[in-house]
Order: sequence, then structure tokens, then C-alpha cells
Amino acid sequence: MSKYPFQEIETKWQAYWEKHQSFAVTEDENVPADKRVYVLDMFPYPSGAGLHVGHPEGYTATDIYCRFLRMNGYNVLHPMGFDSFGLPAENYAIKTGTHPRATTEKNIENFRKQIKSLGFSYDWNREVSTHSSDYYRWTQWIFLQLFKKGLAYESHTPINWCDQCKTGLANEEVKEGKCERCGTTVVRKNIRQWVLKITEYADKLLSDLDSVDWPESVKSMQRNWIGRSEGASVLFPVDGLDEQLEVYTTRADTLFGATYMVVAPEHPLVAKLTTESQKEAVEAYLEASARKSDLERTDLAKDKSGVFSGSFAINPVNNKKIPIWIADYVLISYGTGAIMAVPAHDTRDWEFAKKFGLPIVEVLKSEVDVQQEAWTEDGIHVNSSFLDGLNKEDAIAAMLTWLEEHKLGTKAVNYKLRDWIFSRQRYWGEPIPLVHCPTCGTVAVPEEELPLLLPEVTSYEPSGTGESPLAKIDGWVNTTCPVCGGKAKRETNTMPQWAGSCWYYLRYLDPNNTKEFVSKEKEQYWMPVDLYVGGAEHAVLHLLYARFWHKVLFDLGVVSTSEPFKRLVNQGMITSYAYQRKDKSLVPTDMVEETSTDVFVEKATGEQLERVVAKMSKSLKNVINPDEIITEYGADSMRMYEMFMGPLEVSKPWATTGLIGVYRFLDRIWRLYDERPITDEPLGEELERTLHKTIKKVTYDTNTLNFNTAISQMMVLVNELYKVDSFPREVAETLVKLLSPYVPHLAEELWERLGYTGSLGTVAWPEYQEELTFDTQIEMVFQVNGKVRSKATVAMGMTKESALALAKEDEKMQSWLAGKTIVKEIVVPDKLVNIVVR
RNA sequence: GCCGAAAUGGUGGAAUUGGUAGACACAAGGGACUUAAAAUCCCUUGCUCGCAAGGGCGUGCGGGUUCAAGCCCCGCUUUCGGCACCA
Repeated sequence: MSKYPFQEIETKWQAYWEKHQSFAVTEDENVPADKRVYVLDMFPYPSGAGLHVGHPEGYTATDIYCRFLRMNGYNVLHPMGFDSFGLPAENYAIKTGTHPRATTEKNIENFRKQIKSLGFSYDWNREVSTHSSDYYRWTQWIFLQLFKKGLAYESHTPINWCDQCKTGLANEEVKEGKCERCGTTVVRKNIRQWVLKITEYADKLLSDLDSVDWPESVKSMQRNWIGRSEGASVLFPVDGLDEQLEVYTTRADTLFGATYMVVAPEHPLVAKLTTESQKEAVEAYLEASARKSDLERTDLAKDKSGVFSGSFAINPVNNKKIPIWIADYVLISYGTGAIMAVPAHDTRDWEFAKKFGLPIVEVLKSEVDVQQEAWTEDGIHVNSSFLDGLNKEDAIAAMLTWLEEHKLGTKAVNYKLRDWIFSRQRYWGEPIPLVHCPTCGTVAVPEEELPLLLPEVTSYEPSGTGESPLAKIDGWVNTTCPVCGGKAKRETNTMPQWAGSCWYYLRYLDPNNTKEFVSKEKEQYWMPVDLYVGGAEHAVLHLLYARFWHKVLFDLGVVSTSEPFKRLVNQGMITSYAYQRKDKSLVPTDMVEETSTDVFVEKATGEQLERVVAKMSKSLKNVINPDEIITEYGADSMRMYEMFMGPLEVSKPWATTGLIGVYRFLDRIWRLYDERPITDEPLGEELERTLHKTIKKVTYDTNTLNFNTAISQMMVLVNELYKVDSFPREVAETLVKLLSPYVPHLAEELWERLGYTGSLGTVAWPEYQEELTFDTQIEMVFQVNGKVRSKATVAMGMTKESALALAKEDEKMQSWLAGKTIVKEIVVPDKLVNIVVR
């Protein structure tokens, strides 16, 4: 196609950087604190499929930013590693009979090669992999700190279980009742598991969100997930039993309207509350709801179900006897697992009351008949004794005072956030370093014995019974108690994939430290992470878990910041085009023909199709392979195109024609330097202005991650260079510097051709002179009543008076002003004149 | 249902503070070069009325504020992402 020898250039400079360790970074104490920057990418899971086009997007963005910062005198930490424990490798191992370590390490090698082929400026000396024992030794160490702080506990309550993955899942890993990974409907299963008390940090996790520079959407997702609510805890005595039923409510003001109570089927008082006559019905109900999946239980469209326990509670505000029901629309995991039901003003309670014929009492003046539908808006209280006449807000306050005075209830705060189900019944993860001793209980493996190595096995098949594959390895399971020396058994569950990624950003700081997970000095030198770039899919999971661990480490005094990631940016997804039939079904790309511009038809039927944007998928045959793009157009084209497509944060469709456009731009640059003699003559005025405008815009836009507009400004400069004959050295050198963060290989090569030796990486970023960016002539707009009627080219800096005079003299303006009365005159200097007439 | 983000030419997208809407690129059309093609270079390109000069319309929809609105305010629609019996 052309002469631009990208393959040769890219291989050459990648080898140069590697040989000269161009991007190795040290903790140089001479660099002032505000010039130390930590720029982090979310590290990839090294899947067998290799890098997809989404990875280079975020990685290119941070690479450009890092190279830019280095040229501006910053000491930049920019590491890369691999999130290498996890299910896919294990599942692949089971299928093929190869050890997950073997496939994982092969995949890592491939990923590393692919990442390097894009010319990113990582300090590879700091690479970490979460599956290596040097690394997971410290993951285990951190777990032990949690354990010792009482933040890890064993639980037997039912958890989310995926039958396909054969493991328990955290609440965060369940999406719409299905396993996030494989889409299998999640079932409830009673198995022993380790749980981390993330709820203990709910308040801090919530309030500290205000201190970080993160996208509002991510913060709001985390706030919703934590789900703090303020309400009251109220005690209801049980009639005829020496028990009290504690409920949580955000609507204490509606207490006079509570006509029955509901406890979850798993509530500890269920057996006591059940009377002899109801026993059979209750037992049947408990069994039925235990069999239901979470999805079935929470399906909104479904009918409410429940059963009367036989017992009654006393409503403490009016001493009325109200029945206690058992129903699975009340969740054991939220609040106290019991509610007071106010059917008149709560849709769920209303549906239940209607179905089972329970009384509905209006306590808020409603605009509807509460016997016909629930009234959930605010209103004036009625039938509520001392609350009558008050609105919701005042009534809640009044009721809280009353409850506290009578010792019947207190203010309470609840969270939707649940504790983190942390154990996995699988092989390819960090072994949990605990030992079960019949005499000493559960004890920690001594820290000096870490890492507790994952045993080599020949079969990793998960049992599916809730036992980890490790449980079958007798030689490993049977051990001695570190406390009493007696016979004991190892914990056989492993950690979830999230464990390793909870703290990897800390290990990069000090990857070879064998004494500590990170040294205090290095931690203080770099932390917190100044910029963290990655996909939005981690908004809740990884980012919440990592914040939690970091806060625990902060409380332990081993890290110095309460938040790990100061600024977060989500890169948008790179989508692809797909073709849609009238019935909205999609047609694979290879079955589509473009008959004329933007007219697409299905080859087989001739049906006209609509082009839509869709996620890349194998079945649609619209997946772009980065390796092929690099081979055909080069890494520089790939990098620059992905940045040119649009703003970093939004998702945008891949178009290879667009990539070719960027390739052509690079080729034009190449030919400029290749074919034109570089002269030492001074710049023309026009060119000088464009040059300084370009420096200004590229500097500003690179710093703010607006790469697409920085690139377009460089295109403007190159277009202009093609219009003039000469190619002054000043422009030639500045352009190379501006290009270098974006297309580092090409820039290095051109820099060398300009007569320099060594890498551009440490060359100072160009500066612009503000006064040279100003136009001397500007086009002034003349408006009448806000509509553009004429324009004139005038000198910059014209006074308001002369601009107005000029507008009035203008021939076209005069025809629009003739016979009108001037009402108002507005002059925006160097922009426009607007004359308002009547 | 609730929370969040968004909607601009044929397409991807620009538009620092409210001040010329459509930068830059793709696609399309035309021209130059060539025996020819490719590559390259140059020009045109929001819609519409008009021979032209020139006019009208135009940033999802309906209102509003303003001399002036893609941008601010109110009310909708649609799309995407998240949550969803959380009391």
C-alpha cells in the first residue's frame, strides 16, 4: 500500500525500550511528592481467547497519559500484571486434562506478548500474577489479619449456589437471579462457608465515596448497593409467650395501621410461634419455600404466599392482638427477618392482606380507597391517636420519641449490603490458611508458614456437594494443630477470584518484598493510586471489595490512605456493528451484503436489514482481533484509532474504515518527514499560529484525557503542512514530540531521523506561547434579532463601538435594519454584534 | 417500579464560560496523476425552496428563561447500564 514501514519500526523500538529498560521506575526521593504519580490499569484475567479490542482501549489511554506525564517531569509508576486465579482456567483444565497452572501460564505469556506488541510503557519488573505463591502468600496473610480482627466467620445459612460452576457465590455475583459468570439460575444451598464482615465497614464505604473522584454512576451504584436506610426497630410482645418479635421499619409513623406481622420462613422464632393446630401447614410451607430458588422467591409478578403461625403479637401502640404469619416475601437477610405489615400503605403488605383476607386500616388520609389499592404517598395521619394531623416526617419523629420513652423501640439503621460470602468450593484459588482442630477450634496457620501452597493434584473435578476438591486430598487435609499439636484438618475451601485483585495495586509497589506485603516507605511514596482506568463492569464487585480490604489494612496501620483509588475512569465498551431484520433478530456479519451506501441486505433472502450497534460476539461474527489489526496496520494505528473513535468513557462501535483513516494520517506524517527536506527557515505566521494552537490543545486535551480532540488538532496541523511548501525544523520537532505519547514507535523513529539519539521518553514536552495562538483576524458575526445576517473579517481586539459601527454600516445589515426601531445592541468582543429591532 | 448515563448530518463524533452548530475522520460524489487500476493529491458534501442573488428549517419531543439555548429551567419520549418483595 504505502511506504510507511510500521512493522520494522515497531519491532525496532520495542526491542530498544526493552534493552534500555526505558520504563523502569524507582522511588527517587529527589522527586517532590506532587510529581510522583501512580497510574493503574485494571489487570486482565489471562483467558485462552487472548486480548480483545477492549483491553487496548484503557491501556492505551493510561499509556498516553503516562508518557505525557514523564515528558512533563513526573516520576510515573505504571505497572501491569495478571489476575490469574479463577474458574475459566480450572474448567478448561477439567475439560482437557491439563493443569490450570500450565494453561494459565501459557495464557499469561501470550497476553504479555500481545500487550508488549502495543508498545505500552509498563515497568515490567513489577509484574505480578495472583496465582504465584510469592503473591498469594500475602493474599493469605491479609486474610489472616481479617480473621484475627474477627472480620471472617464461618456460617451455615443458605447461600447462592451455582450448579454449573459448582460453587457458592457472593450476592454481588448474582445478576437477576442468575450466575454472573455462566447465566445458570442460582439456587439456595445450605453449606458451610467463610464470610467476611464487609457490613462492618458499610458506613465508611458509604461516606468515603464523597472523598473520591469517581464517575457519579459508579458512586451511585455503590451507594445503592450498600443501601443505607434509617428507621426504627420496634418490639412486639408475643401473646401468651415470653418472647418479643423485633421488626425493622422505616415507617414507624404507620404503626397504628399494622394489622398483622410477618416473619421469614427462616426466622429463629418460627418453631415457637407455630401452634399445634398450624404445625402441619407451617411445615409444608417451610419445605416449599426452602425448595424455591431465589429467583422464584423474589419474582415480582408472582403471587404472595404465606401461612398463619397460629400465634398473635400485641401491637404496642394500641395493644391490639394481631396475627403472626410466615411468608417468604420477607427476607431473613434484611433487618430482623420480621416485619409489621401496614397493608393500607405498602403495596406488598396490601397484596398479602387481600389474598389472605387480613384487615386493612387507613392511617394516612388517602386519595384512594385503601380497600381497593394501597396508598403509598404522604398524607395527614388519621386513626393514629397522638399522630393524628401530622404529616409523614413529623409523625415519624413523634413516634420515635414515643417508642423510646416507652422502651418499645429505638432508632435503627439498616443496610442492604450483606456480608461477603468468601469461600469457593473449587480448586484454582488461594487455599484459606486455617486449620480445624477438635480441641482448639478454628485456628490460623502461623504467618511464618505462609504460603500455604495449593497442593498439586491430578483431578480438580469439583464434587458439587459443597465440598472443595481439596477435601479429597487426604495427605493435604490431615495436618496437626499449630496450637496444640494434635490431629487436625485443613480448611478445604479456596478464596474467590476477587481476593487477589483486592490488593494487587499494593504489591506492584514492592513486588519482591519477602518480609512484608509492601514496605511502608514504598507505600507512602506512591499511594494512593492517582488514576485508575478500567471497565464499568467492576463498579460494585471488585471496587467495593478492594475498598473494603484497603480500609481494613488502613485500620491495621499498614497502609496510609483510607481510600485506594483517588480517581477512577471507566472506559466505554468497544462495540461493533450488527445487522437486524424487521423482526429484530440479528444476522451474522458474513451473511450481509452492502448493496449501496448504507443499504444492507441479507444474502440468503435479499431482505433489507438495519445496521445497529451491538456487543461483539462470536455468533455475530463481528469480533475484531487486535493481533490481526496490528499485523495489518500496526500498533500505532491501532492505538491512535481507538483513541480517535470518541471520548474514552463512552461506548463506541468499531469501524475498520475509521482505522484506515488513522493509518492514512500516520502514513501522511511519514511521507512528510520522508519526502520533505527539513529547513531552518522561520515559520510563516499562519503556520506558527496553528503550531502554537496545536501545542496548546494537545497539552490541554492529553492532560484531561480528551484524546480524540487532541488527535483531530494534530490532523489539522498536518493538513496545513501539506498546504505549505516548507517544513521548518521547529514544526518537525514539535510535531514528533506531540505525537510521541500517541504513536510512540513512529515518533521515536522520526526523532532518530531528525538526528537525535536515544528515546523521546525523557525529552521535555513542548511549550506554547499564548500570544502566538491568537488570531490577528477574526470573522465577526452580525446578527439582527439573534439571526446571522452578515459577517465581516476584522482585526482582533476591535472596540465595541467600532464593531457596532461596522455592523451598522454593513450593506446587508442595513437592508435588515431599514425602517426598524433599534431596541437593544449587544456586542461580544471578537465574536459578534446582535442588534435587536422592532 | 427505582437509581444513573445518554440522544447532534448518510456514519463515528466536535463545539473551554449560554455567543458563527457540524471541527476532525469515515462514507459518497467530482477532478488531477496513470495506458489502466491501486495508492496519492485537490475540490464538493446538514435538509430544503430558488436559474441565481438570497431565503426558510435544523442538535429526540413539547413548553419556558434570554438580545442569544446543543448547552440553563419545567414536563415528556426513547435507548443503554445498574438495582429490584430491602419493610
